[in-house]
Amino acid sequence: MTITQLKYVLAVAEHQNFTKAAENTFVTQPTLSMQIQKLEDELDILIFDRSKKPIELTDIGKKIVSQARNIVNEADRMQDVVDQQKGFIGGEFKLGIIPTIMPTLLPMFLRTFTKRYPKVQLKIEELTTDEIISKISENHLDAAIAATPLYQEKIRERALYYEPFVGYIPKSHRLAEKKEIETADLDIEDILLLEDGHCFRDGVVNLCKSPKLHADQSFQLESGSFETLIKLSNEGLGMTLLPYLHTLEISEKQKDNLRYFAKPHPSREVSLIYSTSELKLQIINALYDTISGVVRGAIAFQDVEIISPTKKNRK
Amino acid sequence: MTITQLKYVLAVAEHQNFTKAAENTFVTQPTLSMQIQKLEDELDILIFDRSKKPIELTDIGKKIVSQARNIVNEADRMQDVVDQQKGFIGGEFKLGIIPTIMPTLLPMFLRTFTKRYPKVQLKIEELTTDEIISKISENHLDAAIAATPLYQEKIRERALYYEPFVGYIPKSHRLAEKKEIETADLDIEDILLLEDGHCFRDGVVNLCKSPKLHADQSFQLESGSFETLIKLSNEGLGMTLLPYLHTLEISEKQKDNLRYFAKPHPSREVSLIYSTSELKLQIINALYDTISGVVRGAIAFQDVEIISPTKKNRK
DNA sequence: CAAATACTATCGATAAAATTTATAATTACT
DNA sequence: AGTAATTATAAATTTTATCGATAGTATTTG
Repeated sequence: MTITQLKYVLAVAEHQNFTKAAENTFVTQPTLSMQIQKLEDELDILIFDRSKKPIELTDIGKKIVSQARNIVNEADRMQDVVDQQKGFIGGEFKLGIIPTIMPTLLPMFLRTFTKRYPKVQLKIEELTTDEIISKISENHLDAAIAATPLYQEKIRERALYYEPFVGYIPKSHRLAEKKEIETADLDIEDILLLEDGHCFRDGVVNLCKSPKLHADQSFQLESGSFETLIKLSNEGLGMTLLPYLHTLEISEKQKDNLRYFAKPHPSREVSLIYSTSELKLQIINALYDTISGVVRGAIAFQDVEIISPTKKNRK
Repeated sequence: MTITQLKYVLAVAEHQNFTKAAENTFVTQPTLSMQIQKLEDELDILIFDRSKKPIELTDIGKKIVSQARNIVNEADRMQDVVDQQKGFIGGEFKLGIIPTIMPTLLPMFLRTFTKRYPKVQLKIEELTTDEIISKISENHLDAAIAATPLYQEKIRERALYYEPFVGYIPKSHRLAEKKEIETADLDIEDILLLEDGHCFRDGVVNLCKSPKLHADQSFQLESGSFETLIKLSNEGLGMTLLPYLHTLEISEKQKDNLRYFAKPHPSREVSLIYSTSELKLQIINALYDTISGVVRGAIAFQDVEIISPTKKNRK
């Protein structure tokens, strides 16, 4: 059994086709046929059911493929071990970002980062916090950006910035006349929230230390995007809360509706998180430096109070 | 990079000597030299510092070896995947056993097991419960026998038997006249215990629901073996508690000093434990069947009350 | 201090293997 | 039936792994 054979198996399993797999692995099709046959002989099992079209994995073949993926993944990480030692900044890097951070933060640092570290191939994925936690643990993700703290033993967090919550309060709202708002002003009943599961929503719910918290059925209007919330709010359906960076992008007219909190500003902590195994630490450092540098210009709040995401139902 | 090269690296790292490593891997020494050089060239690093005698790993070499071990371990497990599918019962099997179970249980099932499953190469190690938990998680152990429950999410437990605690009470002791003893009779102050860290000790401490529990300094006489405890007890230093299976092996004269508990018999649960990944399930089943079959004849108590090991300081 | 010892690297030869090109066999599709 | 698509086989070629012999280099020993 060789690592090469295992890679061939993975390629054929992926493409369900020897010819296409051969093209992707840059060898000829007979090479795949023979090497996979050799592996099948050695293990004395059939990995593929060649009678089916397209080709299929046998039952044992599925397990073989799963284990092959483990082996090949571990083998691929050898290069990362070496890169880390050499301080080489390059290679593929998989970054996860939660939905409420992705659209505002990504445009702020992506161009700068790719220019500064051209040898790093960033693969960015929008994921929920739970997906991020499990993917980091299983080494399917090199790092992620999420609201913290997460209280995960095997995940390190490095705070990038503290992003205040800002009230978006339409003219018709009872708080519209106030210049500054306070947490005590908030009534969970008339705040529009993201749909259940977003950690931003969890943060807001934590913010309103209302005893009505458990009356979940009262949240009738929930949306997946802040744009929708703003529109609903304009329709007089209530106020909403936005993350500070998002307020930089709304129209001038809408900015009139923004109301900041009195100090200390309630905020969410946004961090770069990664596995304690700390492979690719160089790239993590590079990302951290780039993002915190870019954000430092955009966010200049002091005196923040951190609202933690809850442990359950976060996105 | 090939799996073979990684195995060579591991061999040289282990023996700190190319020549001996070559003998162990059944190739000639030049083969090792060349293949390891090839790997070093490919990764463009030095794994070994050949100027030191005996040969040493470089800093990066240590990390390479660690990663190589990961890869080779995963590769070795491929055969297990196949064996499991085929229902083949054989191959190497690493079993851990805690010290208070090892000497009595091992002789009871080892002969039967090796006769029934001659193709299984059992490698048995005496380990503390904590060592067992970490080694099972890291796949350095295929299964283990320990006192349960352990409350470990990633470890499965299958109860083998319930082993009652039996009092060993010398003539001079205040309880010597009783035919049956009860937990209420116990005074932690005059019970001889194993040294701190044994989970059997923890079980006994749990048994005596005494408020004096925290006065740890009162346990002055502690030993690592039940034989010593019995001797100390005979010297009039107090009573002690033994696991039932151990009482089958003491002399007739000493058996006079045994006092059983009234029902329900306080007992420890002894289980076969293994990772949830469940590779080598065939062998685990075989072990379970053999041990529970052998023990069924030896232990025939009903009406047991299970005393759990504590989570801290267990062995 | 020189000889012996222990160990690793290098060289050339050889055996083993992986890969390629060419082609046959099989299956699916029209 | 004929064509297209796909996998298997065969023979040739290139590449790689291993070995035996030996050179080089410390380390130890008499």
